[in-house]
Amino acid sequence: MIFSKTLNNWYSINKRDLPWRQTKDPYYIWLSEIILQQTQVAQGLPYYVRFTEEFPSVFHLANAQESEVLKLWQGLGYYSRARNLHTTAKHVANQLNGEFPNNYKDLLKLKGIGDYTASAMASICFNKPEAVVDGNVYRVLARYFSIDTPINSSKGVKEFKQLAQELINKKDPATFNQAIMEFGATQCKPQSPDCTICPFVKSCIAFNTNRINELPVKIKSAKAKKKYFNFLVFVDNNERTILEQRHGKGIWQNLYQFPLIETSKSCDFKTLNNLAKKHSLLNGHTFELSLYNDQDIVHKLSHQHLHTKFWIVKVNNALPNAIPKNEIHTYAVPILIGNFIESFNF
DNA sequence: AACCCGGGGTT
DNA sequence: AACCCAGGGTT
Repeated sequence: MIFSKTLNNWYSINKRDLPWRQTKDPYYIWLSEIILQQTQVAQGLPYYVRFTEEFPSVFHLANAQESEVLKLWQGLGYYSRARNLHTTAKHVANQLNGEFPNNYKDLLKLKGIGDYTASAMASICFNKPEAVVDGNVYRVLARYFSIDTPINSSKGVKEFKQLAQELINKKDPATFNQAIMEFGATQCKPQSPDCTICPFVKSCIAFNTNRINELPVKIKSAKAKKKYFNFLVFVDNNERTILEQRHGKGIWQNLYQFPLIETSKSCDFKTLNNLAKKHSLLNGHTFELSLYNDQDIVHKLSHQHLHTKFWIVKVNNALPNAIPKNEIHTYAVPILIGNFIESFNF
């Protein structure tokens, strides 16, 4: 109880003024929580503003096309969030009369809502005593109680969840949950937290045993794999180009890209020229190939490093299903493609 | 339990 | 280069 009181006092003084803190409407809280998954406030904030403007209610979002939702999500990453967002909006609008469930168990059934988001919505919107455990909470608890259990082990997940549940202030779970996350985000930071101004400086075990920089413990993930992407940027005699939609299970599902040739290593002009000759889109066409970027563009994802070459493919006749240059910007593309489109003068 | 899924930022 | 971020889904 003393923990909760100290925390709430800190929060009342130090909390940031953020738009999703002005409401308890489940739709807006849900939007903010999905956008902020694995995403820092500074990055997610403009997306939250655009989504609430474009889709002011769950019905607006439900009535949109997935392509519109993906386009608005473009650049934020983890695009399954956007696809699941749309799926759940349609379900809530059409099956639940536009009303989100008011408890953890039923919220958890919705696509894209896991333990964290169900707890956050149940507590913030409906004042239910459901403790959230996000990256901030893991860090705060691991340090305050000096807990060595890896936060990304199944044992750690259970242990920290139970601890958070024991600590939560059941009289005001909404404030407690937001306070402990905010505390982790701005005071109990991952690197170089200023413990001299921390309200828990006397009781934090990690600080008093000089273990702040050892905690929390996390099992290391595998190193990123290198991949070699060659995008074919077609330019036909009408100044049109080709975009294809990605399907299947990999990255960027349902987003658009230039036709891709993936190779096992970086390839030179001759190799790519031979591969291009065999490409179905160039069947019966003569073309002129040139390399746009002299050095590979290395696009770093969490677990893949994409070594990328953009090849300009000029064709002297008209390509079927080609896209006029003024329509390119209407397609949702990965940021890697988006950056190229901005720099390339079609 | 292990792996996949983005992009931006800090150190 | 390694780590972090208001995590969730799939296998």
